[in-house]
Amino acid sequence: LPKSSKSPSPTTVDEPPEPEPFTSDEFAAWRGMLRVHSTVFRALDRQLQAEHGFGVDAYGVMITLVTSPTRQLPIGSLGEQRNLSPSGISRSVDRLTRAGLVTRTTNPDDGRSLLVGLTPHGLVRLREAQVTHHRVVRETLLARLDERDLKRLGRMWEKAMPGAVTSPAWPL
Amino acid sequence: LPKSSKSPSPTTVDEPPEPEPFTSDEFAAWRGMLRVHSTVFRALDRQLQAEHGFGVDAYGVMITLVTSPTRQLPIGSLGEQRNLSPSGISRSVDRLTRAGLVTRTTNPDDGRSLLVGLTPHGLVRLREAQVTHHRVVRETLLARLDERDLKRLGRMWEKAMPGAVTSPAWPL
DNA sequence: CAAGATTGAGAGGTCAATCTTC
DNA sequence: GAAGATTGACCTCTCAATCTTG
Repeated sequence: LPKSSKSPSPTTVDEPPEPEPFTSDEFAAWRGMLRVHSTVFRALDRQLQAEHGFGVDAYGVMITLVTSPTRQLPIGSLGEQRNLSPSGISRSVDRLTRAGLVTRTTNPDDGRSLLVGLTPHGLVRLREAQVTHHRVVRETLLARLDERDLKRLGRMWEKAMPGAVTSPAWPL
Repeated sequence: LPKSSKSPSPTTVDEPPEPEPFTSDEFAAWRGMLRVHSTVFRALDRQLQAEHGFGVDAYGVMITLVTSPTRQLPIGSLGEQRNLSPSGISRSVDRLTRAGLVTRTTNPDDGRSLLVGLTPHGLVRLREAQVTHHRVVRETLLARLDERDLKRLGRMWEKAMPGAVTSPAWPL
């Protein structure tokens, strides 16, 4: 990601140059996003784990479920929205089930399909965790920008990937 | 992350409301970033793996090394810049060493400290991979924004986390 | 003993193979 | 046989314990 610096090395190394380098604007936009995302995401994961005993992964699954009008989703769709492989979502739901946060019930209409639903306890725990989520993301990112910045960001994401902000059926 | 929707459920469930919800601007800025980052990052990882046989993790370590004027860094600093735990960077360097991309040499001044350096072969492989990196990130993100967007993004990252764009000593 | 680095155990992910239901 | 979901083998990260050097 960074530009290569010509080191005043004594050896005459015949070194390959950086190919098709980013412009400084491209570089700033991309590296900044990587770093800010990494920092905020890790802080969020740590804080959720510390205060509620589950991480961003479990939080993401539950928040996806609560978004559904019926509070339940087929495990396949759930996996797609979380950007997880079939095995990944299967294991994740497994852990959440053991923790009593979600239930898996066979779809009565199709014995192959499984419906994953939030338990009442899961909903309570999720609501508690949302306080942490909002606080951490505000502290580490949102509160440091003004309203105009936020609006611009939202527009840019939507411009870069239509549906990124609005579509409910989207990974993450 | 999404807003809860009041479902017209027949049961009178006494449900906890979403606490301190995000404004719609906050929501768009944050969810958009999560989704765009996830999509671009995964595409990049897959493409690097497919074309060069190593993923974003290995790429990140090598690009961090090449940034250093001497092309080598103490393994500890390297881990911090990559946002990896001591064990994480240790294992990562282990893999890269076996692949012949980096070397680990004991620091002559302090027998406890290890210096990790890019091999000539590693430098060549990195330069090749950079082409993929630039192409994928441009295709999936940068090219969909105009120059003004990019400038604004860079300014916003720097505003949210001073040093995010400029500082070399920073995770990721 | 303190700092730097590695190793063992365990969490959470992927792909390929398998099992079940349509 | 195809679709939906799980399981086995393996990979990579983290934390805690350990080894080594100052």
